[in-house]
Amino acid sequence: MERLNIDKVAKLAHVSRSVVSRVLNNHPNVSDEARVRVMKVVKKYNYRPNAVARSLATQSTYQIGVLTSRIEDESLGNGYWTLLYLGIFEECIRRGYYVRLSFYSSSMSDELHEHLLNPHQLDGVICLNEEVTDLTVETLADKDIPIVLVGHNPKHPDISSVDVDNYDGAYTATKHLIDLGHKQIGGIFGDQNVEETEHRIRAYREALKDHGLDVRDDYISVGSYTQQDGYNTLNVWTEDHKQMTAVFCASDTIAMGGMLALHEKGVSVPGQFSVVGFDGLPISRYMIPPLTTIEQPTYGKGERAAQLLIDKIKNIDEKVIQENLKPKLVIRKSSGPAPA
Amino acid sequence: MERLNIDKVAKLAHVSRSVVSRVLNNHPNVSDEARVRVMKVVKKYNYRPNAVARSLATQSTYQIGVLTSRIEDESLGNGYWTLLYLGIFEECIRRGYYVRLSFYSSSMSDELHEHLLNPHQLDGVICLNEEVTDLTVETLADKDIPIVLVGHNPKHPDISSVDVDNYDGAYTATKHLIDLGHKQIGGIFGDQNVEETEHRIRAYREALKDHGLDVRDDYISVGSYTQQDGYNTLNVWTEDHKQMTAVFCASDTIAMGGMLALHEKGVSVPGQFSVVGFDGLPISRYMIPPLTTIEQPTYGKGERAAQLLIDKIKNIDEKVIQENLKPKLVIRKSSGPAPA
DNA sequence: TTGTAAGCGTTATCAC
DNA sequence: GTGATAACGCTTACAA
Repeated sequence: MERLNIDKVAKLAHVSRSVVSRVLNNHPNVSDEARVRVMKVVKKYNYRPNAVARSLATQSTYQIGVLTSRIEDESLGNGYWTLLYLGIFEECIRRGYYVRLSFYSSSMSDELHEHLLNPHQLDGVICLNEEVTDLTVETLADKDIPIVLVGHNPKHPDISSVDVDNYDGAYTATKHLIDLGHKQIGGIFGDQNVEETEHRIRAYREALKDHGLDVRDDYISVGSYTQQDGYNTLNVWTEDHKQMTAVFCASDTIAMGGMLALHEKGVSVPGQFSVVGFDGLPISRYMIPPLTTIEQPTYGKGERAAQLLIDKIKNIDEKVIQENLKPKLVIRKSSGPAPA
Repeated sequence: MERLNIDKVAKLAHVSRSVVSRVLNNHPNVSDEARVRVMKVVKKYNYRPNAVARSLATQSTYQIGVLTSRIEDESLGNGYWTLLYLGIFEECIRRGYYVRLSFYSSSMSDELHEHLLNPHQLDGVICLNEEVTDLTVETLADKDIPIVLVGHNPKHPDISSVDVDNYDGAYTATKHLIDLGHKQIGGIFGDQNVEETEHRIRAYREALKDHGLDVRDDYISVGSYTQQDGYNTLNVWTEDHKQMTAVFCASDTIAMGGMLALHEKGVSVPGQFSVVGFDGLPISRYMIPPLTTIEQPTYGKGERAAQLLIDKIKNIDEKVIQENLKPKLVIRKSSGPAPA
């Protein structure tokens, strides 16, 4: 089966290459007769236009890049990224775009990083986290390639972004514990210096304050979104803060590590200690005990980011949109009434 | 900053476009003098050749496709895919290839599926699972695009593939339980009709037989690689098979679900019942109790698959290679001596 | 409605 | 060692 090109199709259909092109791109001004002849040939030989050549001619590749940073295995392994990417991917495919997923690591040369973001090949870029945003914005400066962020970034007020409502989620989680009668509630948070973390911490504090509870700085830990971090933190706290009866974890992974520490110390969950997570990862349902958590629309975040990006690429929407998706409290078995 | 092209660079460096092209592609037959002049301009204006145009001219895109099937959220969420993809990605980047990750779902039209595999844009394809292999091979027939599989497929003996040594892993896992004194050992397996599953089941049976233990068909379950499956199976078995004291799970996710069922029934692990998983997912370390498992080189599988593919693309290696990577038993807390 | 021809930015062939 | 020139396969004015 020899490879066809537009000229051969044109010849077989007894028309010029322009007619073929018009048919394939659904342009008007093509007689029905010609259209039928062309489509017949296309079908018969299963002809598919060469996307590379098309890209060269149109200066657009219908390909978008997704960039995230390559963090430790443990964080990669939690399933969050897969779901987020899936949302992006499926929205893109629906609208005719391909997706290229790249991991950036700080050990990577600038050269390589620019290579990943080669603007000749990308119609737009989605940045999945803070670490990668600045680099990308800088690399793509003056190249007018649309960018959309997952997670708002106050440093870039001119870029559209999607996020879960972090304040709402953290407030709800904390309030859930307060409602259960807990008075000494810790908070374990992830990435430092990120708006997301700020909002979650603020919500945690304000929930406590709004309900007349003390806010203690030594009940707050900011580390990383890993099981290891939750594990270490609760290992220490179970020794140092005997009064504490509950903890809000800013990710399900933190909660998972925390519950292991509790288990090893013989502290029963939720009997003696309650744990609430954040993310609603698929695995959270199968933790021991199943985790009460703030479920965020991870897939939906990806989907919406892709929508915003493609709209921008197609100039459907010019304005900057920074959107918050609502999270939802899912009560399972890791949270219960404060011990008497 | 206006966009440069090769002609403008040529003009600025006072050479012809051919010289620029040669310099950029490290061809011989360029005077040092010319090379220096060109590189100066390239550096100064930060010129990067248009990869799309290059692809059109060379008929190769330096882009490879990775295809996997879109399975239930729960399976996606376990971190296996991310690690596998990361291995592929990093090897590709090292060797100058881009990677496009696509999820195939059976609800997808053939049209769309072919779109994803558009041979004009892909120098090669890696298939991450059985479901997707046949489709891909068929779609790419006669297009002579190299394919590499993760997971051997006896239906395609002419395609190179990488896998973990499933027999070895399952045998080791089962033997570990036997060595601990267990006599009634169940086996919960994943995908049906896959070589991987066959080998794991065979290893499980032979380990039992080799050590003089009975092999019972009702101690074997073949379902899917999900927590749900492990949960359901052990829920039933704890009722129906009171003698059983251990189970080998063909994935860490199955084990995770199984341990939850055990927990809910009040069966202590490893006191009354031992569990061994397979995969060595990052999360397995934080399960309650931390899971004894067969750690497979997930990242390494991806890396090796990419190596094989790129070698094939570059015609470095013509022959079919079907490789097995060695798994490793990691003993943690979910397995212990058989109860007396 | 259709066809011609220029252009997209490279690489590769072949004289010089 | 260098520089025209012809591909590569498509889109898109513009002319017919």
